[in-house]
Amino acid sequence: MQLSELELVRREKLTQLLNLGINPYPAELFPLDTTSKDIKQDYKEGKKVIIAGRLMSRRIQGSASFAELQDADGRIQVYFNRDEICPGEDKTHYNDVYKKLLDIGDFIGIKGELFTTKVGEKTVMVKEFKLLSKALKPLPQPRVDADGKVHDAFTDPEQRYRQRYADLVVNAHVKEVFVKRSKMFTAMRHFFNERGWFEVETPILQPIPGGAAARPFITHHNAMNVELYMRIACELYLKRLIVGGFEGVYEFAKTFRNEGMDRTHNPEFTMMEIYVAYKDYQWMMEMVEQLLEYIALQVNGSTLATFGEHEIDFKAPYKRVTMTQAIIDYTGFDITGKTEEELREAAKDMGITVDNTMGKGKLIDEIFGEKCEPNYVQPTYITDYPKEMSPLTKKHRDNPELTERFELMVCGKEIANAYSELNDPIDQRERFEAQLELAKKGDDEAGEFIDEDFLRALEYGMPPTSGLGIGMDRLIMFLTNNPSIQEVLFFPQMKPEQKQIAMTDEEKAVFAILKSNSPIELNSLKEQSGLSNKKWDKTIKGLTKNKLAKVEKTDDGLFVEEV
RNA sequence: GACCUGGUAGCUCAGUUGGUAGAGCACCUCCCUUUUAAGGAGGUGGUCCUGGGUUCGAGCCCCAGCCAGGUCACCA
Repeated sequence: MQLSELELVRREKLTQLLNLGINPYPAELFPLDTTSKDIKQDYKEGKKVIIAGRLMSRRIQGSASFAELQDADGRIQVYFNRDEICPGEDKTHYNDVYKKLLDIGDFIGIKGELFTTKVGEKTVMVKEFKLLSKALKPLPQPRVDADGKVHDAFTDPEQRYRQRYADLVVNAHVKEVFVKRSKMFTAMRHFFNERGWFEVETPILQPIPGGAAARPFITHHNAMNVELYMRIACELYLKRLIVGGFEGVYEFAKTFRNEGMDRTHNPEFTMMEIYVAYKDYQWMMEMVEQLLEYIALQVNGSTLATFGEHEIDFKAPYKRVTMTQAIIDYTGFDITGKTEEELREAAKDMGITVDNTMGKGKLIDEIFGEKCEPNYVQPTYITDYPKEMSPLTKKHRDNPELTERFELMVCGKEIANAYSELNDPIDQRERFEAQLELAKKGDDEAGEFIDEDFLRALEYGMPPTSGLGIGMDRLIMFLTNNPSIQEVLFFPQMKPEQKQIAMTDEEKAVFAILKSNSPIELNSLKEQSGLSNKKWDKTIKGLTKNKLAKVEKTDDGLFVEEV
């Protein structure tokens, strides 16, 4: 690989360090006893401290220098003084090791004492320092001016996502998003555990991809010689555990869907699913609003969250609107008792594209998605979905056309989906069969499999149960004001980077001619190469750049020479 | 999948009908003992995303492609 000048300089410094007997990658632990944060919080003049971190900036003035050390908690100023570090005659450790051989990005450990500078900055006076790890690549170096304005910010999304490690080092606000993400998981876990529900794990590799309508990733198990699917949901497994006697189970589930990617969809994402026995979806709505209020407080310290132009309040309770009412509110059309044909006509009249594969459920979903969904900015429960689009949901207690289901909308997006779970095994089989029919009709969202084992489990009896799924990535997007899912995933999926070719075929060919005949008159070499003008130009420039050939002008003309 | 925008130094970005590739920061050399984005002086650094084409000559124009971001479509 071609190294930049900056990289070559750092490798040269590495060699010089080794020549001085300094191991740039020492094995032994470094006995740090505090952090940048603790120093600032429990500051005591003259206190002895041992800290470690990355060198992030330096201001050298002769035999004195201020630098910034960054650790997991933030940055602290450190002061290097030649005579403090090198009390004797030998000033090498300051003049050479510190000033010349250290670079921004290097990890160092420091033993020193606290003091405050004339301008009032809490600082560590370095008594001893030790190189802990040399950085061979230069980091991007954003910096903030007196007005708080950032210069040279590391902003290119492609580079930031591909090199998230560099992004995290230099962009504190990016790191903060992931700290909040972690707090969100901790808060949710705490909320559930406190209520006696169990965190469990269910298979990611599944013989039948069930529990949702989505295209799965397919993989192959060699020893069993069977196709397996990466899960699209964990619902059917968690319900088996309710059958088995657990009364509250939940899972933070990495889930995989082989569909399009955009700023709200990554091929792998995290769902939280929870099932609680003897409850219904009404109960679940109360639980969810308490949960989200709690999480918002734990993550942001407030129930209010800003998302783009909106201010969202996660404070319970949330408004509840039936799907039928929502459609009346925004279209004036009442879906109650309408036939498939009537719905299709109504949708057409609203300017929605429809086709014949769409059943009643899908048509209603289209109308709702098109006309209603974007209007719900504050957390709102949309309840009582039509039966056709909810094959795992109990029939509504008051209306057999509907189901006991809700989705929670925030800023026009779904972040949670919950039901009173269908536990009638005969009804469940009929619903699966209806899905199969829809799939045959061409609805590629409908399930193509009947999970016989799941039906067998239901036949043993499942208590009335309410279940909930929350898109964790979506939720943290709202809590951190990020409109892109990639900003809340450490490593969003990207197309692979392409490898660079060391020498092109043309360069190899020209180099071969040159090797057997050097020096050679430029035009003669060009003719022999048989390359077009442009191609020739590229090729010879490539060779000279890589110091494989040299072009020289003499009185006799232009000559190319092998180096 | 369609369209729009972008890809130039380690980072952020300029780059005039098409005429020797630039700036700031970083880096290197020298001077400077408590500084606050930026002390002074000098210097190094480039696959202008890739491949074709037009042209005497392409970072710039044309064609194809790659990657990314955005909008829409699809999808929850």
